[in-house]
Amino acid sequence: MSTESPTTPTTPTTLADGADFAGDFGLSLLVLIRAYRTVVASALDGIPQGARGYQTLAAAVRGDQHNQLALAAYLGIDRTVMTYLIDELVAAGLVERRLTPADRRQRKIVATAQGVRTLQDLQRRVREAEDRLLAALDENERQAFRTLLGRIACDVRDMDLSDAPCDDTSDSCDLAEPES
Amino acid sequence: MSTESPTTPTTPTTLADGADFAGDFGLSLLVLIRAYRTVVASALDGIPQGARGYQTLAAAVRGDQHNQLALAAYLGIDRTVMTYLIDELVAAGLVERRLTPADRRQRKIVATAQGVRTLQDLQRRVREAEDRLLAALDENERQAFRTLLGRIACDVRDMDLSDAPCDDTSDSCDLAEPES
DNA sequence: CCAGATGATCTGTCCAACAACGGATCGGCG
DNA sequence: CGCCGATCCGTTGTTGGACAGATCATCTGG
Repeated sequence: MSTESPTTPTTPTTLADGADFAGDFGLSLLVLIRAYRTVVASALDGIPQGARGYQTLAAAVRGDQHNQLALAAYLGIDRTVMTYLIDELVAAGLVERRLTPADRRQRKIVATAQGVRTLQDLQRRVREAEDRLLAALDENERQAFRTLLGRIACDVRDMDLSDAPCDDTSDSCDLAEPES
Repeated sequence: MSTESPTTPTTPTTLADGADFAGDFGLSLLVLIRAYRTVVASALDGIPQGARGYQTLAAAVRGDQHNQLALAAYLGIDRTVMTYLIDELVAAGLVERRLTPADRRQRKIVATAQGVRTLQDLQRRVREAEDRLLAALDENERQAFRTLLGRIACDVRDMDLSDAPCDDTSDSCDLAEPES
Protein backbone atom coordinates (compact mmCIF):
# COMPACT_ATOMS: atom_id res chain seq x y z
CA MET A 1 0.00 0.00 0.00
CA SER A 2 0.96 3.61 0.13
CA THR A 3 3.76 4.48 -2.25
CA GLU A 4 1.04 5.11 -4.76
CA SER A 5 3.15 6.98 -7.21
CA PRO A 6 0.92 9.39 -9.09
CA THR A 7 3.10 8.95 -12.12
CA THR A 8 1.81 5.45 -12.75
CA PRO A 9 -1.81 5.73 -13.82
CA THR A 10 -2.38 2.00 -13.69
CA THR A 11 -6.13 2.30 -13.59
CA PRO A 12 -6.28 2.39 -9.82
CA THR A 13 -9.59 0.66 -9.41
CA THR A 14 -9.40 -2.10 -11.97
CA LEU A 15 -6.02 -3.52 -11.14
CA ALA A 16 -6.52 -5.10 -7.78
CA ASP A 17 -3.05 -6.57 -7.77
CA GLY A 18 -1.54 -3.14 -7.40
CA ALA A 19 0.67 -4.41 -4.62
CA ASP A 20 4.29 -3.57 -5.20
CA PHE A 21 4.70 -7.27 -5.75
CA ALA A 22 8.32 -6.85 -6.62
CA GLY A 23 9.11 -6.93 -2.94
CA ASP A 24 8.66 -10.67 -2.78
CA PHE A 25 11.71 -12.32 -4.24
CA GLY A 26 10.22 -15.79 -4.33
CA LEU A 27 7.00 -14.70 -5.94
CA SER A 28 8.84 -12.75 -8.60
CA LEU A 29 10.97 -15.76 -9.29
CA LEU A 30 7.90 -17.92 -9.59
CA VAL A 31 6.17 -15.53 -11.93
CA LEU A 32 9.24 -15.34 -14.10
CA ILE A 33 9.78 -19.06 -14.43
CA ARG A 34 6.10 -19.61 -15.05
CA ALA A 35 6.12 -17.10 -17.88
CA TYR A 36 9.34 -18.65 -19.13
CA ARG A 37 7.72 -22.05 -19.37
CA THR A 38 4.80 -20.62 -21.27
CA VAL A 39 6.91 -18.65 -23.69
CA VAL A 40 9.39 -21.38 -24.51
CA ALA A 41 6.61 -23.95 -24.78
CA SER A 42 5.58 -22.37 -28.04
CA ALA A 43 9.15 -22.44 -29.28
CA LEU A 44 9.72 -26.02 -28.15
CA ASP A 45 6.67 -27.50 -29.79
CA GLY A 46 7.31 -31.06 -30.86
CA ILE A 47 10.15 -31.72 -28.48
CA PRO A 48 9.24 -34.68 -26.28
CA GLN A 49 9.35 -33.25 -22.81
CA GLY A 50 9.46 -29.57 -23.54
CA ALA A 51 12.25 -27.78 -21.72
CA ARG A 52 13.40 -31.08 -20.26
CA GLY A 53 14.02 -32.60 -23.65
CA TYR A 54 15.62 -29.41 -24.92
CA GLN A 55 18.14 -29.27 -22.10
CA THR A 56 18.86 -32.95 -22.45
CA LEU A 57 19.47 -32.53 -26.15
CA ALA A 58 21.74 -29.58 -25.50
CA ALA A 59 23.76 -31.62 -23.03
CA ALA A 60 23.96 -34.47 -25.51
CA VAL A 61 25.28 -32.18 -28.22
CA ARG A 62 27.90 -30.78 -25.87
CA GLY A 63 28.69 -34.34 -24.88
CA ASP A 64 30.13 -33.44 -21.51
CA GLN A 65 28.00 -35.86 -19.51
CA HIS A 66 29.25 -39.42 -19.54
CA ASN A 67 26.13 -41.50 -18.95
CA GLN A 68 22.48 -41.25 -18.08
CA LEU A 69 23.16 -41.01 -14.38
CA ALA A 70 25.46 -38.05 -14.76
CA LEU A 71 23.01 -36.49 -17.16
CA ALA A 72 20.17 -36.86 -14.68
CA ALA A 73 22.25 -35.42 -11.87
CA TYR A 74 23.27 -32.51 -14.06
CA LEU A 75 19.71 -31.64 -14.97
CA GLY A 76 18.42 -32.36 -11.49
CA ILE A 77 15.86 -34.96 -12.45
CA ASP A 78 15.31 -38.48 -11.25
CA ARG A 79 17.22 -41.27 -12.92
CA THR A 80 14.06 -43.29 -13.55
CA VAL A 81 12.53 -40.40 -15.42
CA MET A 82 15.62 -40.07 -17.56
CA THR A 83 14.98 -43.47 -19.07
CA TYR A 84 11.66 -42.50 -20.58
CA LEU A 85 12.94 -39.10 -21.58
CA ILE A 86 15.78 -40.66 -23.54
CA ASP A 87 13.34 -43.13 -25.03
CA GLU A 88 11.25 -40.35 -26.48
CA LEU A 89 14.25 -38.45 -27.74
CA VAL A 90 15.48 -41.58 -29.46
CA ALA A 91 12.05 -42.15 -30.97
CA ALA A 92 12.15 -38.59 -32.29
CA GLY A 93 15.49 -39.33 -33.92
CA LEU A 94 17.33 -36.61 -32.02
CA VAL A 95 19.75 -38.68 -29.94
CA GLU A 96 20.91 -42.26 -29.72
CA ARG A 97 22.18 -44.56 -27.03
CA ARG A 98 25.72 -45.60 -27.73
CA LEU A 99 27.36 -48.42 -25.86
CA THR A 100 30.66 -47.41 -24.40
CA PRO A 101 33.36 -49.99 -25.10
CA ALA A 102 35.07 -49.30 -21.80
CA ASP A 103 32.04 -49.99 -19.62
CA ARG A 104 29.18 -51.77 -21.25
CA ARG A 105 26.80 -50.92 -18.43
CA GLN A 106 26.83 -47.30 -19.37
CA ARG A 107 24.96 -45.79 -22.27
CA LYS A 108 26.47 -42.64 -23.61
CA ILE A 109 23.86 -40.32 -25.04
CA VAL A 110 25.02 -38.66 -28.24
CA ALA A 111 23.10 -36.44 -30.59
CA THR A 112 22.36 -37.44 -34.15
CA ALA A 113 23.00 -35.13 -37.08
CA GLN A 114 19.35 -34.25 -37.06
CA GLY A 115 19.57 -33.60 -33.36
CA VAL A 116 22.37 -31.10 -33.87
CA ARG A 117 20.43 -29.31 -36.58
CA THR A 118 17.27 -29.29 -34.51
CA LEU A 119 19.11 -27.92 -31.52
CA GLN A 120 20.54 -25.04 -33.49
CA ASP A 121 17.09 -24.07 -34.68
CA LEU A 122 15.69 -24.45 -31.19
CA GLN A 123 18.41 -22.39 -29.58
CA ARG A 124 17.64 -19.52 -31.88
CA ARG A 125 13.94 -19.69 -31.11
CA VAL A 126 14.51 -20.05 -27.38
CA ARG A 127 16.78 -17.04 -27.44
CA GLU A 128 14.10 -14.98 -29.14
CA ALA A 129 11.54 -16.11 -26.60
CA GLU A 130 13.86 -15.16 -23.76
CA ASP A 131 14.38 -11.72 -25.21
CA ARG A 132 10.63 -11.26 -25.44
CA LEU A 133 10.45 -12.25 -21.81
CA LEU A 134 13.08 -9.69 -20.83
CA ALA A 135 11.57 -6.94 -22.91
CA ALA A 136 11.30 -4.69 -19.88
CA LEU A 137 15.09 -4.41 -19.77
CA ASP A 138 17.38 -2.72 -22.22
CA GLU A 139 20.32 -4.48 -23.76
CA ASN A 140 22.81 -3.72 -21.01
CA GLU A 141 20.46 -4.65 -18.23
CA ARG A 142 19.50 -7.84 -20.00
CA GLN A 143 23.09 -8.90 -20.28
CA ALA A 144 23.73 -7.98 -16.68
CA PHE A 145 20.78 -10.03 -15.54
CA ARG A 146 21.93 -13.04 -17.51
CA THR A 147 25.41 -12.76 -16.08
CA LEU A 148 24.24 -12.40 -12.51
CA LEU A 149 21.82 -15.27 -12.84
CA GLY A 150 24.50 -17.48 -14.30
CA ARG A 151 26.87 -16.69 -11.48
CA ILE A 152 24.24 -17.41 -8.86
CA ALA A 153 23.25 -20.69 -10.47
CA CYS A 154 26.86 -21.75 -10.83
CA ASP A 155 27.52 -20.93 -7.20
CA VAL A 156 24.33 -22.49 -5.90
CA ARG A 157 25.15 -25.70 -7.67
CA ASP A 158 28.07 -26.34 -5.39
CA MET A 159 26.19 -25.96 -2.13
CA ASP A 160 22.80 -27.22 -3.22
CA LEU A 161 22.75 -30.04 -0.70
CA SER A 162 24.53 -28.40 2.19
CA ASP A 163 21.84 -25.95 3.12
CA ALA A 164 20.17 -26.95 6.34
CA PRO A 165 23.04 -28.22 8.47
CA CYS A 166 25.65 -25.50 8.74
CA ASP A 167 23.54 -22.66 10.03
CA ASP A 168 26.21 -20.09 10.62
CA THR A 169 29.76 -20.68 11.67
CA SER A 170 30.16 -24.41 11.56
CA ASP A 171 33.09 -25.30 9.40
CA SER A 172 31.76 -28.79 8.98
CA CYS A 173 32.64 -29.57 5.41
CA ASP A 174 31.74 -33.11 6.17
CA LEU A 175 29.64 -33.34 3.10
CA ALA A 176 31.54 -35.85 1.02
CA GLU A 177 28.89 -35.80 -1.64
CA PRO A 178 30.39 -38.46 -3.90
CA GLU A 179 28.55 -37.57 -7.04
CA SER A 180 28.87 -40.08 -9.83
CA MET B 1 27.29 -22.32 -30.50
CA SER B 2 30.86 -22.96 -29.63
CA THR B 3 32.18 -19.40 -29.25
CA GLU B 4 34.44 -20.59 -26.54
CA SER B 5 35.52 -17.17 -25.54
CA PRO B 6 38.98 -17.36 -24.01
CA THR B 7 38.14 -14.30 -21.98
CA THR B 8 35.95 -16.23 -19.56
CA PRO B 9 38.24 -18.26 -17.34
CA THR B 10 35.51 -20.13 -15.50
CA THR B 11 37.82 -22.37 -13.54
CA PRO B 12 38.50 -24.67 -16.44
CA THR B 13 39.75 -27.75 -14.68
CA THR B 14 38.18 -27.94 -11.25
CA LEU B 15 34.55 -27.97 -12.20
CA ALA B 16 33.82 -31.45 -13.44
CA ASP B 17 30.57 -30.38 -15.02
CA GLY B 18 32.65 -27.76 -16.70
CA ALA B 19 29.93 -26.93 -19.18
CA ASP B 20 29.53 -23.20 -18.97
CA PHE B 21 26.07 -24.05 -17.74
CA ALA B 22 25.42 -20.39 -17.28
CA GLY B 23 24.72 -20.24 -20.96
CA ASP B 24 21.35 -21.86 -20.51
CA PHE B 25 19.01 -19.27 -19.10
CA GLY B 26 16.22 -21.72 -18.40
CA LEU B 27 18.42 -24.20 -16.63
CA SER B 28 19.97 -21.52 -14.47
CA LEU B 29 16.53 -20.32 -13.58
CA LEU B 30 15.47 -23.82 -12.68
CA VAL B 31 18.52 -24.41 -10.54
CA LEU B 32 17.97 -21.16 -8.73
CA ILE B 33 14.32 -21.69 -7.94
CA ARG B 34 15.00 -25.26 -6.87
CA ALA B 35 17.65 -24.10 -4.46
CA TYR B 36 15.33 -21.33 -3.34
CA ARG B 37 12.64 -23.84 -2.47
CA THR B 38 15.10 -25.91 -0.51
CA VAL B 39 16.57 -23.01 1.39
CA VAL B 40 13.31 -21.36 2.34
CA ALA B 41 11.78 -24.69 3.24
CA SER B 42 13.95 -24.77 6.32
CA ALA B 43 12.92 -21.25 7.21
CA LEU B 44 9.24 -21.92 6.55
CA ASP B 45 8.99 -25.04 8.60
CA GLY B 46 5.57 -25.36 10.13
CA ILE B 47 3.78 -23.18 7.63
CA PRO B 48 1.08 -25.25 5.95
CA GLN B 49 2.04 -25.15 2.30
CA GLY B 50 5.54 -23.79 2.52
CA ALA B 51 6.14 -20.86 0.22
CA ARG B 52 2.53 -20.98 -0.89
CA GLY B 53 1.23 -20.42 2.59
CA TYR B 54 3.83 -17.76 3.25
CA GLN B 55 2.88 -15.74 0.22
CA THR B 56 -0.79 -16.15 1.00
CA LEU B 57 -0.21 -14.96 4.53
CA ALA B 58 1.75 -12.00 3.28
CA ALA B 59 -1.05 -11.06 0.91
CA ALA B 60 -3.56 -11.43 3.73
CA VAL B 61 -1.57 -9.11 5.96
CA ARG B 62 -1.34 -6.53 3.21
CA GLY B 63 -5.05 -6.99 2.67
CA ASP B 64 -5.02 -5.83 -0.91
CA GLN B 65 -6.81 -8.87 -2.31
CA HIS B 66 -10.55 -8.78 -1.87
CA ASN B 67 -11.54 -12.43 -1.92
CA GLN B 68 -10.20 -15.91 -2.51
CA LEU B 69 -10.58 -15.65 -6.25
CA ALA B 70 -8.49 -12.51 -6.48
CA LEU B 71 -5.99 -14.05 -4.11
CA ALA B 72 -5.64 -17.15 -6.24
CA ALA B 73 -5.26 -15.10 -9.40
CA TYR B 74 -2.63 -12.96 -7.74
CA LEU B 75 -0.57 -15.93 -6.63
CA GLY B 76 -1.16 -17.79 -9.85
CA ILE B 77 -2.64 -20.91 -8.30
CA ASP B 78 -5.89 -22.69 -8.95
CA ARG B 79 -8.91 -21.57 -7.00
CA THR B 80 -9.70 -25.11 -5.93
CA VAL B 81 -6.30 -25.36 -4.33
CA MET B 82 -6.87 -22.11 -2.53
CA THR B 83 -9.66 -23.71 -0.52
CA TYR B 84 -7.40 -26.24 1.15
CA LEU B 85 -4.65 -23.71 1.57
CA ILE B 86 -6.92 -21.31 3.41
CA ASP B 87 -8.31 -24.19 5.44
CA GLU B 88 -4.88 -25.08 6.71
CA LEU B 89 -3.96 -21.49 7.41
CA VAL B 90 -7.16 -21.08 9.40
CA ALA B 91 -6.43 -24.29 11.29
CA ALA B 92 -3.00 -22.89 12.13
CA GLY B 93 -4.62 -19.75 13.49
CA LEU B 94 -2.83 -17.44 11.10
CA VAL B 95 -5.76 -16.09 9.09
CA GLU B 96 -9.51 -16.15 9.25
CA ARG B 97 -12.36 -16.02 6.78
CA ARG B 98 -14.43 -12.93 7.29
CA LEU B 99 -17.81 -12.49 5.67
CA THR B 100 -18.06 -9.23 3.84
CA PRO B 101 -21.33 -7.44 4.61
CA ALA B 102 -21.51 -5.95 1.14
CA ASP B 103 -21.38 -9.26 -0.70
CA ARG B 104 -22.00 -12.33 1.37
CA ARG B 105 -20.72 -14.62 -1.33
CA GLN B 106 -17.20 -13.42 -0.83
CA ARG B 107 -14.91 -14.39 2.01
CA LYS B 108 -12.29 -11.82 2.77
CA ILE B 109 -9.10 -13.37 4.07
CA VAL B 110 -7.61 -11.35 6.90
CA ALA B 111 -4.66 -12.15 9.09
CA THR B 112 -5.01 -12.68 12.80
CA ALA B 113 -2.77 -10.97 15.32
CA GLN B 114 -0.76 -14.14 15.55
CA GLY B 115 -0.56 -14.24 11.76
CA VAL B 116 0.94 -10.76 11.67
CA ARG B 117 3.51 -11.67 14.27
CA THR B 118 4.35 -14.90 12.53
CA LEU B 119 4.77 -13.15 9.22
CA GLN B 120 7.23 -10.66 10.64
CA ASP B 121 9.35 -13.46 12.01
CA LEU B 122 9.10 -15.36 8.74
CA GLN B 123 10.02 -12.40 6.60
CA ARG B 124 13.21 -11.96 8.53
CA ARG B 125 14.13 -15.61 8.17
CA VAL B 126 13.25 -15.70 4.49
CA ARG B 127 15.38 -12.66 3.90
CA GLU B 128 18.32 -14.36 5.55
CA ALA B 129 17.80 -17.47 3.47
CA GLU B 130 17.69 -15.39 0.29
CA ASP B 131 20.91 -13.69 1.20
CA ARG B 132 22.54 -17.07 1.75
CA LEU B 133 21.32 -18.04 -1.69
CA LEU B 134 22.81 -14.94 -3.27
CA ALA B 135 26.07 -15.29 -1.44
CA ALA B 136 27.98 -15.29 -4.72
CA LEU B 137 27.07 -11.64 -5.23
CA ASP B 138 28.22 -8.64 -3.27
CA GLU B 139 25.80 -6.16 -1.80
CA ASN B 140 25.47 -3.97 -4.88
CA GLU B 141 25.04 -6.84 -7.25
CA ARG B 142 22.50 -8.44 -4.97
CA GLN B 143 20.42 -5.32 -4.89
CA ALA B 144 20.72 -4.93 -8.65
CA PHE B 145 19.58 -8.48 -9.19
CA ARG B 146 16.58 -8.01 -6.96
CA THR B 147 15.61 -4.84 -8.75
CA LEU B 148 15.96 -6.32 -12.21
CA LEU B 149 14.03 -9.41 -11.24
CA GLY B 150 11.25 -7.32 -9.78
CA ARG B 151 10.99 -5.23 -12.92
CA ILE B 152 10.86 -8.28 -15.14
CA ALA B 153 8.22 -9.97 -13.01
CA CYS B 154 6.15 -6.81 -12.87
CA ASP B 155 6.35 -6.45 -16.63
CA VAL B 156 5.72 -10.10 -17.38
CA ARG B 157 2.60 -10.02 -15.31
CA ASP B 158 0.86 -7.75 -17.76
CA MET B 159 1.50 -9.76 -20.89
CA ASP B 160 1.38 -13.24 -19.44
CA LEU B 161 -1.51 -14.37 -21.60
CA SER B 162 -0.72 -12.69 -24.89
CA ASP B 163 2.35 -14.62 -25.78
CA ALA B 164 1.88 -17.42 -28.25
CA PRO B 165 -0.25 -16.16 -31.10
CA CYS B 166 0.98 -13.47 -33.43
CA ASP B 167 4.70 -13.26 -32.91
CA ASP B 168 5.42 -9.85 -34.41
CA THR B 169 5.23 -9.20 -38.09
CA SER B 170 3.90 -12.31 -39.70
CA ASP B 171 0.17 -12.58 -39.46
CA SER B 172 0.38 -16.22 -40.40
CA CYS B 173 -1.03 -18.06 -37.47
CA ASP B 174 -0.31 -21.31 -39.25
CA LEU B 175 0.64 -23.13 -36.10
CA ALA B 176 -2.16 -25.64 -35.74
CA GLU B 177 -0.39 -27.40 -32.93
CA PRO B 178 -2.66 -30.34 -32.18
CA GLU B 179 -1.10 -31.28 -28.92
CA SER B 180 -1.13 -34.97 -28.07
C1' DC C 1 34.79 -68.47 -10.16
C1' DC C 2 32.39 -65.89 -6.53
C1' DA C 3 30.76 -61.71 -3.99
C1' DG C 4 29.87 -56.93 -3.76
C1' DA C 5 29.13 -52.66 -6.28
C1' DT C 6 27.35 -49.86 -10.12
C1' DG C 7 24.37 -48.49 -14.16
C1' DA C 8 19.94 -48.90 -16.46
C1' DT C 9 15.26 -50.41 -16.46
C1' DC C 10 10.72 -51.76 -14.64
C1' DT C 11 6.90 -51.65 -11.24
C1' DG C 12 3.97 -49.71 -7.65
C1' DT C 13 2.59 -45.86 -4.97
C1' DC C 14 1.78 -41.13 -3.70
C1' DC C 15 0.79 -36.27 -4.33
C1' DA C 16 -0.39 -32.02 -6.61
C1' DA C 17 -2.94 -29.85 -10.34
C1' DC C 18 -6.92 -29.58 -13.23
C1' DA C 19 -11.92 -30.19 -14.69
C1' DA C 20 -16.73 -30.71 -13.59
C1' DC C 21 -20.52 -30.38 -10.65
C1' DG C 22 -23.50 -28.45 -6.85
C1' DG C 23 -24.76 -24.99 -3.27
C1' DA C 24 -25.25 -20.20 -2.03
C1' DT C 25 -25.79 -15.42 -3.15
C1' DC C 26 -26.30 -11.05 -5.84
C1' DG C 27 -28.40 -8.19 -9.36
C1' DG C 28 -31.95 -7.36 -12.58
C1' DC C 29 -36.56 -8.05 -14.54
C1' DG C 30 -41.57 -8.51 -15.01
C1' DC D 1 -42.88 -10.86 -4.82
C1' DG D 2 -40.92 -14.61 -7.69
C1' DC D 3 -37.89 -15.93 -11.50
C1' DC D 4 -33.35 -16.16 -13.89
C1' DG D 5 -28.59 -15.43 -15.30
C1' DA D 6 -24.08 -14.49 -13.27
C1' DT D 7 -20.63 -14.87 -9.72
C1' DC D 8 -18.19 -16.94 -5.73
C1' DC D 9 -17.03 -20.81 -2.96
C1' DG D 10 -16.56 -25.66 -1.94
C1' DT D 11 -16.40 -30.82 -2.98
C1' DT D 12 -15.46 -34.83 -5.79
C1' DG D 13 -13.14 -37.52 -9.45
C1' DT D 14 -9.49 -38.04 -12.66
C1' DT D 15 -4.89 -37.61 -14.44
C1' DG D 16 0.10 -36.83 -14.92
C1' DG D 17 4.59 -36.56 -12.84
C1' DA D 18 7.90 -37.78 -9.27
C1' DC D 19 9.90 -40.94 -6.06
C1' DA D 20 11.22 -45.59 -3.74
C1' DG D 21 12.14 -50.45 -4.28
C1' DA D 22 13.09 -54.51 -6.93
C1' DT D 23 15.36 -56.66 -11.01
C1' DC D 24 18.81 -57.59 -14.61
C1' DA D 25 23.29 -56.87 -16.71
C1' DT D 26 27.91 -55.69 -16.01
C1' DC D 27 32.35 -54.30 -13.76
C1' DT D 28 35.80 -54.87 -9.99
C1' DG D 29 38.43 -57.23 -6.47
C1' DG D 30 39.86 -61.51 -4.29
